[in-house]
Amino acid sequence: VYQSMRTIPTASGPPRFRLMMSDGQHYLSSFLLATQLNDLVEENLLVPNCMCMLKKTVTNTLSDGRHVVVVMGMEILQSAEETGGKIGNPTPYNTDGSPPSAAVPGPSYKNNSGDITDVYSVNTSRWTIRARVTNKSNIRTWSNSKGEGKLFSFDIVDESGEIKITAFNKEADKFFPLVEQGQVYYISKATLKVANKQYTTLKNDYEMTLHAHSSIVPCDDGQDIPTVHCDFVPIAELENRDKDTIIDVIGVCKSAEDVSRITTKSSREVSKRALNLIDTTGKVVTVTLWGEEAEKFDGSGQPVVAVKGARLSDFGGRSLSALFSSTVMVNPDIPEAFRLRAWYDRTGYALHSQSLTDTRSAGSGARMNWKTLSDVKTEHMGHGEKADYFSCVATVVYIRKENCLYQACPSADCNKKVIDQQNGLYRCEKCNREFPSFKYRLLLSANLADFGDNQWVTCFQETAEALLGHSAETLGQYRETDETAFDEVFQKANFTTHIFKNRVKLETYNDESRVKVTVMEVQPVDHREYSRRLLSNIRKLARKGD
DNA sequence: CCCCCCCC
Repeated sequence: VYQSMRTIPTASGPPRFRLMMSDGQHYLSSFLLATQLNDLVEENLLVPNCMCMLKKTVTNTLSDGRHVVVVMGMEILQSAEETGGKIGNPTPYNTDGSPPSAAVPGPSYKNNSGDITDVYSVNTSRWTIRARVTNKSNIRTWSNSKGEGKLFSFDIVDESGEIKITAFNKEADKFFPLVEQGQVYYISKATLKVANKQYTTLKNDYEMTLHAHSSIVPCDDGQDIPTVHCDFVPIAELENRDKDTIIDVIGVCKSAEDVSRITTKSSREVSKRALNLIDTTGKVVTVTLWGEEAEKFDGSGQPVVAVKGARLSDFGGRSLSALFSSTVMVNPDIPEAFRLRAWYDRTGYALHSQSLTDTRSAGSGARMNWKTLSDVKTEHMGHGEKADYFSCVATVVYIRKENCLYQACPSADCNKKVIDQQNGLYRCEKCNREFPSFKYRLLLSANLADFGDNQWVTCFQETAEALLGHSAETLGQYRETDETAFDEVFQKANFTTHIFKNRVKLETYNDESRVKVTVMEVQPVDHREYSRRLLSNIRKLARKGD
């Protein structure tokens, strides 16, 4: 039960509150409220005789042996009215049995241990924090009217919060090789300065700077120190968030652009790469990575990607951009990532997902080159040296279910058809090996129609699975065990309408040329987009005089 | 003491 409070004078920054708490039997006045809980005081929720649950505390021992209990998490269970006033007749609590001093002075802060929140009220340099590095920058140089130099920075986290640390010049060289992302360190004798809120995305009013006497020592026993704490926003929820908000996002990287070089308005060259992330909300969002992060990203195998501290943009509706302060994690070792992986591999991959980021009108490599099926023929698409790409809205009018599945090599990167040796073994000519099993793959021929024409197209594995709404494996099982279920899948897919993104190329076999259309992507029809397409087609016909 | 966060 909260009893009373004293405000501890601080030089700058938020006020610190020291609390007296009682459990009905004893009272103790050595509780220090972490600044993130200051609202409880400022909103008048923490009033004498209210009942509190201390959900997270850290006990620090001062050099004179006294303890300070830093309250990191607290929930007010009952108001003073509900508790009905004072509970019991508590006597002073002390751990050593010595009589309590009449007026216990406030924490001296000559402590030799602390946490990130504690450091702000420390005026001596006699503290050490133990914290994990969550985001380490590269060494960067600058040159301006004030001079030039180099620096690197990193963020650290402990259970009290997070703070940015910067090292310049000599200290940059000295500490850069030592500081490793993810590692826990004892850090002392850094100086504090008020952070410029214009530039920081961390929840902290301060920053640290390393100097010649600063010390950073690896801590091999830091399992208790939290790793990056992410507060993932479901992708569908991004629609309701404000532009420029900094958010954490996690999703399966359904697809990724190739890396490209762009020139900024200030004539700098920079690499960029856009990723499309999907989560269990079924929505997709585009996240752009920059610089080295863009160059080294590998999207093969559709990894789970988490970005901590991405900035929400309204480009294309809603999209995300990584900042210098963002942390990009590929297949992070966290439960959310395992859940997403399982979800995507079971059902998510086949989902008719919808993107919050509309790149149709605005290039980014995914420009939609809208055509009607008759355009593809009259414009002789695919007859050039390179393949052509087009998008269309079309309806499936026929799917060949015969030969749509084949038995493929079970090796991860080989999809070659295997030869059934009729002895329980399957031979892959490409791998030059026999396997005791195979995997089913889809190679689907479908006939698509729009209002003016029709076209045979080929769908490989992923697009076929999306079109049929089932995995190749499931379809294989159906074909072996349940012919009715197998047939139903095809009946259901027939006469469905989608947006198809296609590749078209003239191919020649034995002197005979024909245009081959391969479906690259199947997307649900967005009705607004569909109306736009319809209008544009009507105008086109009107111009031709049809 | 930096503070760049970009492009469509």
